[in-house]
Amino acid sequence: MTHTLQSLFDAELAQMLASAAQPVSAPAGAQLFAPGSPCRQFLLLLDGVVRVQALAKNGREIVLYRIYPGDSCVVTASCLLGSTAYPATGIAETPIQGVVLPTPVFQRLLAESPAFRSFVFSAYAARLTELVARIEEVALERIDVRLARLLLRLALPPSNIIERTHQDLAADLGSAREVVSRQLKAFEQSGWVELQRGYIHLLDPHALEAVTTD
Amino acid sequence: MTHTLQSLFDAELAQMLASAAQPVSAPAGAQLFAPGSPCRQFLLLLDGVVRVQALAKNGREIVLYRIYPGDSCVVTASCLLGSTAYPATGIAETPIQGVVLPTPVFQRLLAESPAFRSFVFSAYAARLTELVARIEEVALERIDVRLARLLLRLALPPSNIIERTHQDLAADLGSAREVVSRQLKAFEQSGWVELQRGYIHLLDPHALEAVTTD
DNA sequence: GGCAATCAGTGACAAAGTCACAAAGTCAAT
DNA sequence: ATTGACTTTGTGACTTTGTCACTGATTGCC
Repeated sequence: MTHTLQSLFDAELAQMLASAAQPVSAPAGAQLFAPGSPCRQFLLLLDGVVRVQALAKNGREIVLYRIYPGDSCVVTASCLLGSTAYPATGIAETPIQGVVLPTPVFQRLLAESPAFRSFVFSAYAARLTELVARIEEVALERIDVRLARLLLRLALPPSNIIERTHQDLAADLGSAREVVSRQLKAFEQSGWVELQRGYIHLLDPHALEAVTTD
Repeated sequence: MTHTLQSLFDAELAQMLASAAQPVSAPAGAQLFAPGSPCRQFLLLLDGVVRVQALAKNGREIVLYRIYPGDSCVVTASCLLGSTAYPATGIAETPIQGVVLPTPVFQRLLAESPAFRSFVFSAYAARLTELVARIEEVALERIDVRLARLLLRLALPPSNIIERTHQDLAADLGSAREVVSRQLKAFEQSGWVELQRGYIHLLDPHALEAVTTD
C-alpha cells in the first residue's frame, strides 16, 4: 500500500516534485486539519490512512471518506484555489507519510504539467463520485446493509478480525452506537459474527455479502 | 440570474470561449445526462436550473445538488479527465441555456488560461464543500429542521408561495412522502404554513427559521 | 487490590420510514 | 354535466432507527 513519487509519476515529474516538495509525517491519531484551520498546502499521501469526518452539534459524527496512499487531499487542495473554508476534520488513522507542495509550486505544476493536471483531475473525479455514492448510501440504504458492507470492508482476509469498537463503527456509518450494537447482536444470533470487547470476528462473510445485495 | 460569457470571464477568455463553444438549450423536464450516458463535454450553464439527483432501487430518490446560472457542471467535467462513470441523473427544472466545450478545447483552455483554470477549480471546491455539507445534513439532522430549511429556500419572498407537491419535497430531502405530509401538517397546526393541493403558502418564515437553529 | 475509564447491553420511548388503502382534487373526453 | 383516469394528499398500523438513562463488564493504572 506504500507509494513513492516515482511509482506515481513519470521520472521527470517525480524529479520536479521531489525537489519542491517537503516530506511530512505524523503519528496515528494526529489531527491534520480541521474546520477553520490553515491547510494552505497540497498534500499527497504516500503511506498510511487519513480519516476525514464531520462532527455535528449533538456530538454524532460521520466519516466522509478516507485518504489512502497515492491519493491527494483534493478537498484541501480546493481551498487553495477556491478559498472556501474547509468543512471537516482530518485525522491520521495510522502513522502517515507524505509530501506537501507549497501553493505556488502547486499552481505552477498545474499550469505546466499535463500529467500533474490529469492526476489532480482524476483525484477530483474519484472523490466526487465517492461523495455522491456516500450520499445515496446514507440517505437511502438500510442500516443492516450498510453495517454489513462496512464489516466486509474492514475485515482483513486471513483472520477476518475487525479491531473496532461499536462506537467506531457507528461513527463510520453516521449512526448511533446502540443501533450498531443491536444490529451486531442480530448478526451474532445468525451465527455470522462473534463479538468480543474491542473487536469482531467475522465468521461468515458470504452471508453478509448476501445482506448487501437484496 | 442570467449570465453571459462576458459577465463570467475577462474579454479575451470570453472571446475564446465564444468562438469554440456551442450553444445548447433544453426545455424544462429534459434529461440532460444519466448514469452510463455519454456527457462527453464540459457544460457551462448560463440560464435556468438543472437538478442532479440519484435514484435508488427501492424507488426513493434524493436531490444531490442544483446547477445554477454561472455554474459549470464539474461532475460531468470530471468524467472527461477522470473517465469514471457518472453516477447520477441531470434534469432541467426550467428551460435552460448554456454552452458546451468539446473535450479538446476544455483541455487546451485548462492548460493555457490561468483564469479558466481558476474558474474550474473554484467550481470544484464549491461543489465538494456542498456535497460534504449535504452528507452531514442527511446523516445527522432531523427531518423537521431539513424540511423547514427547504421551505425557506424555495419560497419566493413577495408571495411566499412554494409550488411543489409533497412528493417533490420528499425527493429533495431523500425522505418519504408520508413523512413530509405529516411534518407539514404539524407546521400547519402551528400556524406557520397553509397547505393547498400543489402548493404551500408560507405564513411565518421567522418561526421556521427558529426551527432550523435549535 | 482499588479505582477510573472505556466498552457493551438493555428497556422505554420518540422519530422516521414503509405499507396499504381511502378521500379529494384535476382534467379531458363525451 | 357526467364519467373515468389520474394525481395529490390523508391516515392508521406497523417496522426500523435514534435517543436517553442506566447497568454491568473489562481493562489498565496507581
